[in-house]
Amino acid sequence: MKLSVRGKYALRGLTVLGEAYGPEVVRIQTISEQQNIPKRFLEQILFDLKSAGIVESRRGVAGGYRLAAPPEKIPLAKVIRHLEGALAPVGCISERFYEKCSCPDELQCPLRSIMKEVRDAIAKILENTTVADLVTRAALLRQKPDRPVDFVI
Amino acid sequence: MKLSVRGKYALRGLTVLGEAYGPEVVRIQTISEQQNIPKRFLEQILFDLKSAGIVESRRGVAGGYRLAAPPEKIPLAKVIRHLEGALAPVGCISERFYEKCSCPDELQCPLRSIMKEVRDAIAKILENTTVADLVTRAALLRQKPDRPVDFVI
DNA sequence: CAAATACTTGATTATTTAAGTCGGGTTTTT
DNA sequence: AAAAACCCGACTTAAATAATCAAGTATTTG
Repeated sequence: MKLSVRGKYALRGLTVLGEAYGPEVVRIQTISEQQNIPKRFLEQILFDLKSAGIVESRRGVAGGYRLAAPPEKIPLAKVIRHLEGALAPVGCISERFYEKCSCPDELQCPLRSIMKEVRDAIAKILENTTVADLVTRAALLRQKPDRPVDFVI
Repeated sequence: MKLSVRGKYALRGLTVLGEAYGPEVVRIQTISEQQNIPKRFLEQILFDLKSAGIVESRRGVAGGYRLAAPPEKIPLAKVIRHLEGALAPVGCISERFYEKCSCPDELQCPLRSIMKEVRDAIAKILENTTVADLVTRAALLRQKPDRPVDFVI
């Protein structure tokens, strides 16, 4: 599961929408500026998320986007699956995005068996983490940022 | 961490070498036939693994490849990192393959924080699984194959 | 009602990555 | 000396990524 730039933009956009969750709508431009995302590209991404039923929109001069459900009802796995496809590192273990492998016998493939464990570990986290968690974590980090990696003496 | 076809070929090849581990060497052609991998492509991959010190080779008419260390000393993480780069789903949390992100402040990015958890879960499995485990698991599966996914009534 | 604003939709493009392929070179054995 | 097998770099083709562009449609407000 490698997250593309597109996927990162989507999740960062959803975090902004999660923070502003309510009846009101947020403009693409606002998100774009706040998160440093090319506006035209974000436009495309949000429209895509709308087709997945993750966000909804209002057109016209007071238009914008908002979450289609409360933030705690939107697991990251749902977003990522829609945008990137399988969570699994190899297609031959994905249930939703299965792809045949070239190996002699899938049912006896030891690699497949290991990768299934990896898939399950990834899914466990991403199914249980929601946009609400992104919002919470953002608030925490605002008070107590992650320390940089290179603090080595 | 999406595993490319190249990466899958590598791990499947290493499984064969793991099963044959000993002083003797295995020909590319043998692996290629046994695992249904394009020979020319496998050649390239094994040569690459050699440069990483994971396998060693013997040239000439009785030539071939063998593991450069006992199978239980070769963690899958090492192989995958060499071939595919970061295990992490996003570059901004990788220690070995760090890449800057476009977000306003990495130290306050909630997405980064979640993805670090995913990375750790993946790494935990792949650091602790070795070529020897692939061999063991292959033997097990030979007696008791994974049942197919579509056994639904 | 008109103009401005903001989402809608499809098309286009440039760059990069993936998956192989090709050709010839070098080493070792028989 | 000839055959087998690894060595090594360059090349090719197809697909995916990361955008950008150009109009079009809906909605609000002066």
